[in-house]
Amino acid sequence: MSATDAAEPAGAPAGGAGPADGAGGAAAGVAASVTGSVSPAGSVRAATMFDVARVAGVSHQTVSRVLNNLPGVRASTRVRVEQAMTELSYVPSPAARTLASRRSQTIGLIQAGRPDYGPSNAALAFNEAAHAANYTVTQAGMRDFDAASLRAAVQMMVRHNVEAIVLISGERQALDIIRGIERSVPLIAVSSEDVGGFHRVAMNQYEGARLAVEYLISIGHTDIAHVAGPADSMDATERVRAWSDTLAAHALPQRPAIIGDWQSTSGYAAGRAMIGARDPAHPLPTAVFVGNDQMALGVLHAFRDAGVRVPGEVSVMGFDDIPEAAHFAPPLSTMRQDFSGLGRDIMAVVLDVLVDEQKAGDRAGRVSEMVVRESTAPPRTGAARSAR
Amino acid sequence: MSATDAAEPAGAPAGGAGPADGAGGAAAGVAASVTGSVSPAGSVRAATMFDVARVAGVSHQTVSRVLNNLPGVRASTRVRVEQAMTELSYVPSPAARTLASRRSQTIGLIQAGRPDYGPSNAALAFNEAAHAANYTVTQAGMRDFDAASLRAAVQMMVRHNVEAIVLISGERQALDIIRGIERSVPLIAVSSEDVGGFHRVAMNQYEGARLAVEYLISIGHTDIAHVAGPADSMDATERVRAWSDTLAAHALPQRPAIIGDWQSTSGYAAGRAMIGARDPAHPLPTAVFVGNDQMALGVLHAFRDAGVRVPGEVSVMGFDDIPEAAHFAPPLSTMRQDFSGLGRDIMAVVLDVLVDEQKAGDRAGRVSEMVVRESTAPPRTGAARSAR
DNA sequence: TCGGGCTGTCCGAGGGTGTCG
DNA sequence: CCGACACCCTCGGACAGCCCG
Repeated sequence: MSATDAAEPAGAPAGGAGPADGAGGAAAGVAASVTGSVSPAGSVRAATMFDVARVAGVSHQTVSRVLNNLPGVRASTRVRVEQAMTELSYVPSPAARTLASRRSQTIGLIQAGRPDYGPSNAALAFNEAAHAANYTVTQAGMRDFDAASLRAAVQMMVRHNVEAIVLISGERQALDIIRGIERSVPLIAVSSEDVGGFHRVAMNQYEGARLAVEYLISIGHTDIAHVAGPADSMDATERVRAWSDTLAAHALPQRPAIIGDWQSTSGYAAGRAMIGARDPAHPLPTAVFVGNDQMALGVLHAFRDAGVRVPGEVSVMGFDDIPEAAHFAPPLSTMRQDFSGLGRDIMAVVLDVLVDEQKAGDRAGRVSEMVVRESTAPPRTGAARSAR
Repeated sequence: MSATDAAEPAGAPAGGAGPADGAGGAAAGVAASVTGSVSPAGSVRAATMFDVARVAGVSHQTVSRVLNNLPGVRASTRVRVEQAMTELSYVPSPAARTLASRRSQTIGLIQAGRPDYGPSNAALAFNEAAHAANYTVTQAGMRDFDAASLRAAVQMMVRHNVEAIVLISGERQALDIIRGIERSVPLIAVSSEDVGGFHRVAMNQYEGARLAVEYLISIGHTDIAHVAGPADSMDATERVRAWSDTLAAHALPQRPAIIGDWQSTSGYAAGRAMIGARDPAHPLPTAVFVGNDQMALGVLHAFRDAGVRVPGEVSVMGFDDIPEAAHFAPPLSTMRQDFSGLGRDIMAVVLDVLVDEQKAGDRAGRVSEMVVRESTAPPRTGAARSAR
């Protein structure tokens, strides 16, 4: 489909580098000039409301009314204007519209932190949804966020008259900073914590983590460790809470969670720490619930290095289900999160907010789905274990 | 003389708050509202050029001259104006500026394809570099790109007066489509192929791949297979070419490359295919050069499933050095690519282009750096091999 | 007295959006 | 219903006046 009509009137006749060969300038060209007026200089100027008005035989305000779907335009007139717009392939100027109305049909997207699988996919889906809803998105991404950068980004967006600012970042700190910045536009943030001051979109981290731990318990584990994401991550906090609560609900003992930074290397360190602490009195746990798949990979690596068999001696459960997880050694059991859905949810909330800021609700529904692969299994019985 | 009395006769507060009105009452009032004027309604209106002019005791043109760094402004005046701008924290209105000058200080970024590690990091670094250079970036991301979506994105950007369009996508097809779209702004694309019609930024894929294969040969391999990225990927094509050329340069035999889609699962399929095709007449290769780390993970998985030891029986080399690669089983030898550097390169080219479209050169310098870990080793000798 | 460097006034754009009549 | 008019905010060209050497 896409390939076929790629042939477009080959641009730049001058400067000489069109689609070199193949493209074959075939295409019936044309269409180019129908689009706008040609100034004496030869450059095409996009059609304006006035051009449309002239062609339709009305005033430019009427064109404006048609454009904004305002009442007070006879149907027949409306049609004439619409035809004129089509004929001239008229498109309103965003700059002029923004200047006059202070509305920009633009959403500001701030992405703070590493471009990991989750955030990247959510941002992409959000982007697609925004464009589908006819919004433009101006983006400010920053790996390291500090108050100054965040403030600069917000101010830049505000002066661009964005209609809403979306924050995709799991870091509590980024959210706190942005919440604190004086701004005149609504803020929609991905946040697992409901601290107020913004519109919230989230996945149900608590429930997802609970399901994971319940599963491990259901297959017989009673000593379940946890490798958590960074303390500043709201998602990590929720998962820790769910892990802890669930163990408590089953009256199971719990070890202190080991804190990582979402990266594999920290998972490796966590794995080594568990192994290093091992002694007759403190055996390895029989299962480890890891905060994300990347860290789980590191844990797997540490165990492999130490000759700890997974899931033979220890079961490992991840979180996220990144595409690679199915190919870890062993293939990782994990909780799948629908990041694309999250991205679409974000835009849905934005749209709600733009209609009525008061009535807009949050969206925190999506629950992860369990994917059982080969890194989890029932624990060996005491007998079998010592018989090793 | 202080700026305060520069003012024009205080106009009646009646007429609303346009630059047209007297803007009187300045005297003491100025200091009060440092940030902007307060309209009768109470909402703060951002300061305009006229406000700055009044405070600095000059005309708005002079402010404009200072703003645009035009000559013909006495140094002392310039300073006064700048102080006034600071005092009012004046920031020019992007919309008005764009409307009047047709320049927007905005770069359009089109990202086509999956948000993988490489593109995501390059895009992030580009974004940071753009903001550092005081440019705004409006983004259009699309997982699946077809001519229509791409065209829509370009048109949207053009009508927003972006000063350049950046395309981050390894897909030849996306590039071809965009090249073909009539547009009035320069296009800067990440592309490993120099087909003309746009400004090019790239990493030296050929050289990186050549180094990888040379390395395998240097440690004794003579039967080196290749698992390539999709045919539509320019990077993949370059790597295939380098692999093939290098084998030829050493007069080594070569197998047909197996095509994947960059994802682990396709790597797994490729691995199985190699194993399945094995028979006494067609033994496994002693080394596999894989197009990226994700697919290498899949290959490792397939080999593990089949009991093929890595690097004992087959060495595996990846490409990219994603953060997880160090934790694969075994830790993967690979070629590290500096995606952040690529992102910065993109912005550098954009800046060059904006200064002088003709003189701007391409940037295709960066070569990957080899990272040897545990998935590669010299092949076992024939004797040792059969002795297994 | 004259030539130049700074600045100010005076518009016309730029492409729309409101309100009023 | 629909047209007039004012306004959003900035750019930039035309032109004149001022100060200074």
